[in-house]
Amino acid sequence: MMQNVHEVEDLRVRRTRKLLQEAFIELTVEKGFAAITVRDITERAMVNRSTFYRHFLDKYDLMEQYTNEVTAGVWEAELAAEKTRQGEEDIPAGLLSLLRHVQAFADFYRVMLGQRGDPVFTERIRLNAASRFRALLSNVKTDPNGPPDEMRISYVSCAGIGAIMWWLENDQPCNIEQLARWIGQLSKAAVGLPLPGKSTHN
Amino acid sequence: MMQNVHEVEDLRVRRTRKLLQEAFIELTVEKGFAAITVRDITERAMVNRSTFYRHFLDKYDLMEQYTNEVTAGVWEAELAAEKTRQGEEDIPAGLLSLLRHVQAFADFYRVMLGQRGDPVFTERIRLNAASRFRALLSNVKTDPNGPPDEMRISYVSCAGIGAIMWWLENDQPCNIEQLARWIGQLSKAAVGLPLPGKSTHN
Amino acid sequence: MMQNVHEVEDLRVRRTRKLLQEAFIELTVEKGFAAITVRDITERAMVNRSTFYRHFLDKYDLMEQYTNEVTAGVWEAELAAEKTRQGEEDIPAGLLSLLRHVQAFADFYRVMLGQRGDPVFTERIRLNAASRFRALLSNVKTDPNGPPDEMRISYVSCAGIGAIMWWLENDQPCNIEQLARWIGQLSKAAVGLPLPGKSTHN
Amino acid sequence: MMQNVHEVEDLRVRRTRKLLQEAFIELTVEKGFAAITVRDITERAMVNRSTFYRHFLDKYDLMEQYTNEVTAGVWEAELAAEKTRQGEEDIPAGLLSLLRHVQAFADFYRVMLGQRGDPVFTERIRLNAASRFRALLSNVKTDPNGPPDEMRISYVSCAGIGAIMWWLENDQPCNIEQLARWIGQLSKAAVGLPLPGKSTHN
DNA sequence: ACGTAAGCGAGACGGTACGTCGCGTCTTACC
DNA sequence: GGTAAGACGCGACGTACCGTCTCGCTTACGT
Repeated sequence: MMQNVHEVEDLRVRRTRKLLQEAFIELTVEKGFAAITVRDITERAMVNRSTFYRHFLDKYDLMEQYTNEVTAGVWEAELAAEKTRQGEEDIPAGLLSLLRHVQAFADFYRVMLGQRGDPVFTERIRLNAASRFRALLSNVKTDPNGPPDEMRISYVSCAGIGAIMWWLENDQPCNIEQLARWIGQLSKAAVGLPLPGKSTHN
Repeated sequence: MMQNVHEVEDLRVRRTRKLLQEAFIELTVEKGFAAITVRDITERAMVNRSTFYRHFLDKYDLMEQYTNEVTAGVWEAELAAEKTRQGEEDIPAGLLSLLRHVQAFADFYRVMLGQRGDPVFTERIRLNAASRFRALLSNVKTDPNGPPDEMRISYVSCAGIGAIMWWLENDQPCNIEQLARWIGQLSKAAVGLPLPGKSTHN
Repeated sequence: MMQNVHEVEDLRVRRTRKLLQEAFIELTVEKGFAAITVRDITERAMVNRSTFYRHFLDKYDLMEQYTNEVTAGVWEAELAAEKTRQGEEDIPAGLLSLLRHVQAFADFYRVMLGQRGDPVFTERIRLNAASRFRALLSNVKTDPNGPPDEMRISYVSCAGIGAIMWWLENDQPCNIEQLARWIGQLSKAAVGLPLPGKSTHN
Repeated sequence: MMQNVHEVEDLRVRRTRKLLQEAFIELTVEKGFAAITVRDITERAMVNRSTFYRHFLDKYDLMEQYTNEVTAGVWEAELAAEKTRQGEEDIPAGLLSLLRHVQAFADFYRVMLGQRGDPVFTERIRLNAASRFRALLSNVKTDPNGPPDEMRISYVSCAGIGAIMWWLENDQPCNIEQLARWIGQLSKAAVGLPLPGKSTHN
């Protein structure tokens, strides 16, 4: 027979991990990351506490594994998008994929990026954004008398998170395309690119 | 008889608070904010643990009181600076005061704004910066088709923190005047001001 | 002037001690001896806590000093009574003085001899009673085959306290003369005395 | 398969409770009940302090549970004794069982009934004794002009404790049969029974 | 279809930190 | 000199989480 791919995990394992992750998300949104305990999570998931430790080292590990899983999804989506969605002008390609992902987990990101979140998580997102900008900058010659490239990268990647936070905390007051366009617009000067084509030549 | 000003706090109290705060700073730099315990602080400060609770509710309270004290100092310095230091072109006035302060507590800020810091602290700094930018923006008419002012504010204030983080984590690779000038430069487009060197000669 | 007898204590001292003792009594009756704290006492007495320690080592010391003072009063009363009140038949002389004293501080004794009291206090009373019985027994030749005198003493002195406890916990259901007569009656056999005059010659 | 009786508690639990109780007994004898702390007990028992609280609320609860367990043993022994040991004249049946038990835990009782013990414990023992005497008295018509039955009960039960205290504090100067006989002898008058040796030949 | 190895529930346990409470000592002003 | 005010060191308290562990049960998987 041998129909399963052999690496598919035990059904019970998958079920337990899913319950724990869902409980984790719910509780994070409700109480903030710092405030939740392993016991909270397992009670919400209706799973024995000792079972938690069979799957995760602690809540930080759960958080990390969870974000790894979901960000893995982003990369795939992004690759797919890069081929099809070439035509959009003015909208940074990768940024849109990221925003789509943030939108899908808006509550979670809103909490995790804010005061009740975790700086490790925020840093993780920021570094992700930074590496995108770094790739961008490698193709551009910036003013040697201006700020160093790495400073520009740090500046812009933090700024992007600030914009996303604004968007999340104000109940998504515009669609993600608009948000992406605005972020791109504000960032172009910083990364040393000419502002979008139009009239304004400043 | 003209007793002592009497509003000067008990000498012992001042001594104890100082010892605790210093121990707190040291330990935060060494281990990160999340990792330190009240016991750590009191042992380092050579103060009894119960004495800690006579002055602070918990380590968060200590952190807050401490930052309140030091930021109070910033405002004073700023007011003083505003009168004397009028002439500097290209350098945002308040920003320089802030940076001077950050430089004075560089280790502490480096940790507290980073992964081993506390999101509440970071947010606090960010809101401080945001209010400065908001004041700035109130005098400027931004493009109504561009991003809303509040988004610009969130963007720019986060960006500033990003720049400061870059500066702190790379061992202060330039002096604060330079840093302030660069931050100003990168931010002008975002807040809707004309970039330097063109029409406006300020 | 020097009008005071020189051994009369400072008025403030007497006042403070009185306030503390009264607060102590009240609180003992209300909450039980074990449950009260020095702070309780000083708050009730409206005296500073550090002042307490200038007069007493701790609440046990206060209790002891207090009981010393009041029992000193009993001995005097007893001596006075022994001369005048010779005529009462059937009623042990000293017992009546003791009961009068207990009656005067009934609430305090009720608590201190009971579950919320202190075994040291109870023992103190018991030893007092025991010494009375020992004096009585020294005049009597008890059955050498019966229990040793010291056992009789321990037996009877505890018994007396039991009787007093019954009387205190049942709201003094008889006057103290009656109580004294009954205690004497129940105890005579134990201490080896013939039962009161009447018919029974056992 | 006939699993284990399943109502037998976890082996570890039984072991921990036993260790704690033994440490408690030892320390009570050494330092007195009031002076011992939970930490003392757990250190002596070589058990973590938090484990203590999984089994007992505090040292009072431990004391109570312990006495419950041992007194439960007394009742069984008593029931067994009542059938076999009918023939003893002059020796109150239940009293002997009680004394046997006291003898088995002599050190503990010596401390707990004395000044370093606890009034709650003493009261507990006293009430136990009182209920025995009450049962006895219900079969006897006492002199209506004498003390009320409840006073007799309180008197005699306290007295019994006094006798036991004498016996414990004087290193058990006689065997328990003798002690029981003497207590019975001293108490008969009080509970209104004819003294031995006269008419009734029990 | 079933036997078996795994996952799981239940929960005891040792640890560590928490924040509170009470103690007894002390210093400094006030009166 | 007695008192008020209150900081301080000390140490016990009871609670909350943590991460580890053992022991049976049950359940999904592989043959």
